[in-house]
Amino acid sequence: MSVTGRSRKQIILKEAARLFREKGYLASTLRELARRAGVQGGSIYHHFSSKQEILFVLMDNTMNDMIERLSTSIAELDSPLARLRHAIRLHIEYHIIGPDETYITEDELRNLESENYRRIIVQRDHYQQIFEEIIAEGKACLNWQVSDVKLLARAIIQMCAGVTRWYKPNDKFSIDEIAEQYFSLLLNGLKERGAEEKQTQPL
Amino acid sequence: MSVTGRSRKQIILKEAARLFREKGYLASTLRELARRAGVQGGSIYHHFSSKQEILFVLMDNTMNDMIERLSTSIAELDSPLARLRHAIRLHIEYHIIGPDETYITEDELRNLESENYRRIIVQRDHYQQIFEEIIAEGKACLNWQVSDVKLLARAIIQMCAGVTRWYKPNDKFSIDEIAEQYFSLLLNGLKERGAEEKQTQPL
Amino acid sequence: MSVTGRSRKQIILKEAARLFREKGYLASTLRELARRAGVQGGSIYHHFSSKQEILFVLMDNTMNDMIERLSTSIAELDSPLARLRHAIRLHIEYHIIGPDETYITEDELRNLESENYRRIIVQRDHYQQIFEEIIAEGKACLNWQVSDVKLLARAIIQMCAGVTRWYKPNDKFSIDEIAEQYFSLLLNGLKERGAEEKQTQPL
Amino acid sequence: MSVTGRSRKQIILKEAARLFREKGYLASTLRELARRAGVQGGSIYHHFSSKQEILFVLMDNTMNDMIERLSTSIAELDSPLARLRHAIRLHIEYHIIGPDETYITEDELRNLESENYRRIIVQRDHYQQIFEEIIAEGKACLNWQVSDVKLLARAIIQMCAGVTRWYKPNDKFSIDEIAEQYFSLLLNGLKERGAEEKQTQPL
DNA sequence: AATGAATGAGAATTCATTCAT
DNA sequence: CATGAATGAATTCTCATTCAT
Repeated sequence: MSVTGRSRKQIILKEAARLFREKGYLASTLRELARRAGVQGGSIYHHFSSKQEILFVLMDNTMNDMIERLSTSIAELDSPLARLRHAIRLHIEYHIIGPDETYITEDELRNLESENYRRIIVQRDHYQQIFEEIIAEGKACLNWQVSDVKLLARAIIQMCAGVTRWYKPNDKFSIDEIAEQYFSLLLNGLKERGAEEKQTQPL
Repeated sequence: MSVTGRSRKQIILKEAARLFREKGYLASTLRELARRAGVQGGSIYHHFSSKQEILFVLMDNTMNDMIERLSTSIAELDSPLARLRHAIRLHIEYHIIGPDETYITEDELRNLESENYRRIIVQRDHYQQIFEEIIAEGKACLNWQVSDVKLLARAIIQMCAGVTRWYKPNDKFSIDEIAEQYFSLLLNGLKERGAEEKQTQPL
Repeated sequence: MSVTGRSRKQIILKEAARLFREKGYLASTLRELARRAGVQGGSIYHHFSSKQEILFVLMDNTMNDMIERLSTSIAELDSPLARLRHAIRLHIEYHIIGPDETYITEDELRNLESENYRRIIVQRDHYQQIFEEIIAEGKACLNWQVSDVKLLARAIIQMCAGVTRWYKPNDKFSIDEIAEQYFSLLLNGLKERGAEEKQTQPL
Repeated sequence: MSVTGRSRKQIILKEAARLFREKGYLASTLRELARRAGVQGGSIYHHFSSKQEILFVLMDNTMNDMIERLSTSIAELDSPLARLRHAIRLHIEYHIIGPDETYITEDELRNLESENYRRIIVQRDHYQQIFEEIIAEGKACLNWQVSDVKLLARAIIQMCAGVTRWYKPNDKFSIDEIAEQYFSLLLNGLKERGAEEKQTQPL
């Protein structure tokens, strides 16, 4: 593999991520991708066997990367609290400044063909497990009020990933601030400490 | 417009909602829609001027409906707490068992042409405002710990809407249970009442 | 099915037969076919689901037709001799003036996809069987010198079908003459009646 | 040209013959050919200027070889009968176990570009002439019943070449047996010696 | 209102061929 | 000689849309 070869493939992937994020996988054409990557349409097929493969490689790389970074970075932290805070921050960061790939991974699952779909789902579950473990630990060690670990992990992941849907660069808040507010909300809830509980009668 | 005419149009809309939800707007073809609606391809154009129009009508109806229902139902409740709980429940319900149209509204924004996009965004903002108002009230009257109202409204909406991404019919939890857990998490947070705070040092 | 609809489909089939014969299936493009049939490229897909289907329909029709005609016409003849003569004449005629479809059926078997291939082979075998029956009868009733019925049927069929490979309209011989010479060769062989046999020593 | 060069070229030709026979010229890709020959796609162009040239060289070699072998081997035989028998045997053998090249020569004529086509046709005619000469001799010396020499030569050639269309290795008959049956059919015909002729009235 | 044949622009993909290394 | 990335034209096929009936 020549240097040009490798980087050309990387360029195509990078441009595909940008294009897919901008227009969505289905609305993106290989011609447009080729144009952006500075090659002819046919050339893409030197590096990938199909449009679908590009999508899959993009997602696969991203999931691997996310899992790798998350596992590595929380391994050093010694309390569930610190781990959760860090996981939330990383997750949000990944979805805001992170590569377009994260956005795609979130949104284009439906466009994966069955075998590819299965493989990505496996990784997504793996990623989610890391959150589940943190939560289970917090429940056990710090007496967190958790009625269902899986459900909570999902709620947190979706809430944070939702940032992609409204965050714009130059937003009023920095990533750190957003992360801290989300974390604080999750940890402490809305209700002021010491407030009376009388209003929570059943619906 | 004859009775048959009206109901045929409704059938097409209903089937479009199901089809778009199942395959996505771009992956859906008008031929398939026609087939499901029991007409020939060309006939759809007697009711709608384009595929795009179908999408827009679907979203527009849905947003109006969601706003209408939400406003109406919380108007009767007298505390921010009850209102938030109800709003969360309604939002989740809408996204799980609610009409396919809701799902579409969440996912197909990107496929709206510019003018249509603008109009739907206006409604989405309106819907979000209802949440913001509840939160602002809670902050004022019940001393909820909220550093930014808009950010919180978004977080809640995304977290709840995220349910669509994993919920499957026959899930271990009922919608009521999910709603209650989400609500409780938001209200009380993870941390046990009375637990010491020493671990929440800044990042 | 409107009159135009039916005839348009027939036109496409007819033009496909001419085109495929002229250039071969693989070398023929749907664009060219559309041009000849006087429609736009996409219109062909109203009538056929794929290029492959056109090929199959062509072959299927032809085989059905050949079998039908052959069975019907020899049914009236009362001796194996008359039947063989007629079968040979029909087979040759079919391959010379007969529709281009016969040529295609002969030459494009390899380009059928597996399921289609299987179905055409069944018909081809059926056609061949008619020859085998005639030969078997001749062997039984007229004491024809046949060491293997199947092998002979194939030899005759191939020899006659081979005409397509060299016959040009306005050839020195008419179809009747060619047919009669082939028939006579098969019946009587090269060797003069009464000639001595001494030269047929083993190879 | 180095030794490796020469043999590499031979390998490509050999593999091309196999590939073309298997899939047909048009359905074969140079990439596949390269793969089978153990080189990269581009390398083929060091040995041949185009795909078309490969086809032509293959056919040209084959025709030369067939003509050469046929002429040489029948030159030693002293009667038309022995020559015809031998020519038939060789022709059949060539088409069954003979090199894949023979098969191609039969089927890919249509895919030759005009100049190449003309050159191969010249050779094919030459090959056919050898048969014609044998037949003419048989007619003259042995009083064979031949109404048209050219027509008969074609009939024989096509009948024998037709074997390729049905023969499978491990067939019930050996090549020798098939050749002998064909020869016998041609020489003696179907009709039993001494049988009455009354049934051969004109069509 | 409904049909369904026809359109025509455009999509993904293939492949013989070129050429710098 | 060999490589393999790149080309670019061509191919099959799709689909929203139109329109005469």
